[in-house]
Amino acid sequence: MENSDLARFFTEIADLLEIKGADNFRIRSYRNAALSIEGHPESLRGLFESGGEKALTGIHGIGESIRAKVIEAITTGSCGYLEELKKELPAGVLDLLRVSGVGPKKAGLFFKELGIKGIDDLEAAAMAGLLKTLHGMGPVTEARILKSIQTIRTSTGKFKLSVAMQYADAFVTYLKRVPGVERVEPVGSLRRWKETVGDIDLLVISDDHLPVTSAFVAHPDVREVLAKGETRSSVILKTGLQVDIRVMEEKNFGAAFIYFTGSKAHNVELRERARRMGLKVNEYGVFDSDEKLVAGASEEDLYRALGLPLIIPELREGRGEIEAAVAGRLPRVVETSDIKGDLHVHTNESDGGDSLSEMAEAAIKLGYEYIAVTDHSKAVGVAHGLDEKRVVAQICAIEAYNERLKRRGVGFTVLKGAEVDIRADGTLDHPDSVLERLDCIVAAVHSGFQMKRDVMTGRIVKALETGRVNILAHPTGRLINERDGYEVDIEAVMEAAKKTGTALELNSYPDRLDLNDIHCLMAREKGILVAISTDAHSVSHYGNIRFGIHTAARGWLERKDVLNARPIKKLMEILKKG
DNA sequence: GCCGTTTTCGGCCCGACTGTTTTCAGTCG
Repeated sequence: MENSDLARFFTEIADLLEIKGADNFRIRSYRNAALSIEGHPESLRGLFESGGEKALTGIHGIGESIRAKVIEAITTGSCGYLEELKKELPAGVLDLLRVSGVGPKKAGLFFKELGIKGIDDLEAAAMAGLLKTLHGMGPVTEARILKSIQTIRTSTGKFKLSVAMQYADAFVTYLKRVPGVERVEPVGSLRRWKETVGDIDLLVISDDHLPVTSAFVAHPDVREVLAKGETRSSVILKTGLQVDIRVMEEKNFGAAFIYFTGSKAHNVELRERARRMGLKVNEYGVFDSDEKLVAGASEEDLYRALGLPLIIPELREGRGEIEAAVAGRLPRVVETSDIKGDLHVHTNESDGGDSLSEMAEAAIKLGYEYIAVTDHSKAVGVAHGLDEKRVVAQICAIEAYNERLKRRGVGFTVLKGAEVDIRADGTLDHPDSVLERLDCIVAAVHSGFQMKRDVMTGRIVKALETGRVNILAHPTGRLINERDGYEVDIEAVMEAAKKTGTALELNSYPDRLDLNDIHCLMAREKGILVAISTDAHSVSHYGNIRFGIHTAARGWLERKDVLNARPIKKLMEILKKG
């Protein structure tokens, strides 16, 4: 029962209440609670187990009633109130909300009038022409629902950030060529660097919306036009990805930029704050009680009008950033220029594509001070992992290479490292005699993903307790949109990392981003160093560091929290573990 | 159901688009 599970509980309660037609403010409370819990940096289960009910007070959006339900869910694994609601409305009714154009009101109507209990029922009813007989429904809506069901059946769901960015870039270029367009900016979760995005949002600045809208819906990749209005249009591409544009004028740019960047939770908090100050915020600007425009041209203006400093997009998730801004406690998050090197790099000795010198030269060009060459160990056979003999040979090659750099007068160091496999029993895949000769030991799980949670946790903790490991790589093993991470008690792993002076990796590979943003928040709270690494398998992968850096920013990490933001001397001290 | 620079009670974020309506409810972001 982790935070994400609890959040899902309350979202389900809110959805069910909405279908039932309950009080809107009560529904909102459950949604707020879900948002608050999902973004909470500490595990509520962990808090409760160590500090009891008292440890759960003071969390925004969680009052007496919801706190009781949280505790019930933590201790029993279920929630009586949710079960009661589910008795009234079958679980499949919730699925109806996934159909675009179907909200709680229609879902409730369909269930009540036609006994529709799921998407299959809905499809059958639409095909039979039953939906259009209901009040407020017509043939257009019925056809649209059928189409949405098709979309759901064929869609792949959320897109990885790196993939969505490519589509977004193409649209930005396309729209910039439309006459009258002054600028085009990706907004939404893309601008916040969320690891997956459901759709692409673009803000277009132009005084004339007509040519923009016409060009947009006429794009050759468009499969379907969902909406086409004066300021907002929406399409679905042949790939299944949805793209929304908002056309605004320059004078509203700042307000629109903030509004469409979101997140929704952040916007709601901004508007609530404005209300308390006697102001109103919408996508056009900040207005006083006489409806007079107070600010709106730039993001800085708008935040300033609300008595706040600029909050960067990565922090706009409704995770306490506004409170922090008021208190002057906003983090100065880690930036590209802070990164001094890369501590997880492969060469063609294992499964990389480029040689030691090629990887090093490319890193020098990036302005780095160091890289750690961390090829796989022998257990990872598919990756042509190195045995002891080959590691020793590589150590010699690196020493010789460093000598050559020194003679050339280049201030750059290749660290002798390894990505050592953590075997099923928690032992490391290189003998101590080899490990002793390495500067940077990165350890990782590469097999046995199906282990039970406590076994996996014990396996990793045992590896860390050898005292040999400098960095635990891709700590959860997840691959975005492909496989969940292995079952592991990440808090216990973090405690072990803290105790043994081990850093945790934020693997920047766009398929991994592991640690994720929430885990970064947890690491920050616990005072554990994070290594933002690329796991580069060729020189072209170094660029992926940006995904890691922005994910770290989403996790509020500052320069001081990042191991490879340390210059070489300081880094070596830490790697030697005191 | 939550919360407090307007409040322990009485409020609770804002606007665009669509389809089915004769003035607006529902959905979406």
